[in-house]
Amino acid sequence: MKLTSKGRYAVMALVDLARFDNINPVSLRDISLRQGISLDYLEQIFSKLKKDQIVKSIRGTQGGYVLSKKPNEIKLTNIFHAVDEKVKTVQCKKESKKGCNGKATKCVTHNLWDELETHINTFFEKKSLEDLLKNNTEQRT
Amino acid sequence: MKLTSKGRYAVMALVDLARFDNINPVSLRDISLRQGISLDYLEQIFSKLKKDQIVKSIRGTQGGYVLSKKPNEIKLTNIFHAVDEKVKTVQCKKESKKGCNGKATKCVTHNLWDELETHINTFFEKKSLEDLLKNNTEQRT
DNA sequence: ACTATACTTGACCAATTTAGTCAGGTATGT
DNA sequence: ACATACCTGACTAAATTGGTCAAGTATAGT
Repeated sequence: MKLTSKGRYAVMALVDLARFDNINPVSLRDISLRQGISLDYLEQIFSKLKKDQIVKSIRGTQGGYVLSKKPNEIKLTNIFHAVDEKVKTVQCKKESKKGCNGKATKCVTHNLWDELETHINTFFEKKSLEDLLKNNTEQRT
Repeated sequence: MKLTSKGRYAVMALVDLARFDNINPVSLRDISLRQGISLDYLEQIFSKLKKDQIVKSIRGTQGGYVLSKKPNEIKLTNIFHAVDEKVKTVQCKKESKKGCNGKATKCVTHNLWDELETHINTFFEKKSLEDLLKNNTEQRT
């Protein structure tokens, strides 16, 4: 199971976007500067976010990105899914009809990882971008 | 955050061990054969498990490993800790006194990862080897 | 029409991590 | 003494990560 900085960057960028897109679209250049994330890398991330319709793009001068939905409708699950962040436990290499790795029975840890996956996904399904926004503005003194 | 097959193998091997060490120590060779894990790799894993006193080793002919504690006293947390399985969310590269990455404030996702970490650790602290054993014997028909 | 801005796409890469292998040991019961 | 089985450290191929680089295309404003 992995949670890498691609997922973290996606969340950071979207929180930033949510905070500044009240009037105008927000350019990746601005997000890049404010959050300290490479512009080129952000472009990769946003192309994925767009594909999953979490953001919309507006081209041209004064263009940028805006959220496609309200912050409370964007769950972390959606974000991670968009950027291929696998909240997925290690798979058994070959899961045949009957069991794992060609054996007749499920491997002893199989159910465990399933449970864990559910446990984590529950967490991500509850948290929305709005929750993070609140949390963040509270923090600023 | 990562959960790799080292952690998975450790759990698989310990469940196997717990099931067979009633009378005699269990050799890694047997575990290797039953679970389909490379012997050399198992040796690396067990040296870590031994260091954290989860198993004891008995050398010589008819030697092998036995659990140091009862299955219900061995939590998954302990196992993962032993094999350096980091259930740890991505860190901000430089966490100074005030904030992350040299900024004045904590990065917007900082609290999020802390929460997640706690969430996952809770799961692992509850689960013991005994739980997995039950689960597994139930499964066998 | 021109131009600056900003999105779009795809190829490429260095560093790190993972999941092992390999080659030697050392201890001990029979 | 010898087979078994633990013990240790060095090494490595493949995958992943976290980017960079280059070459576009679309659009708003002048």
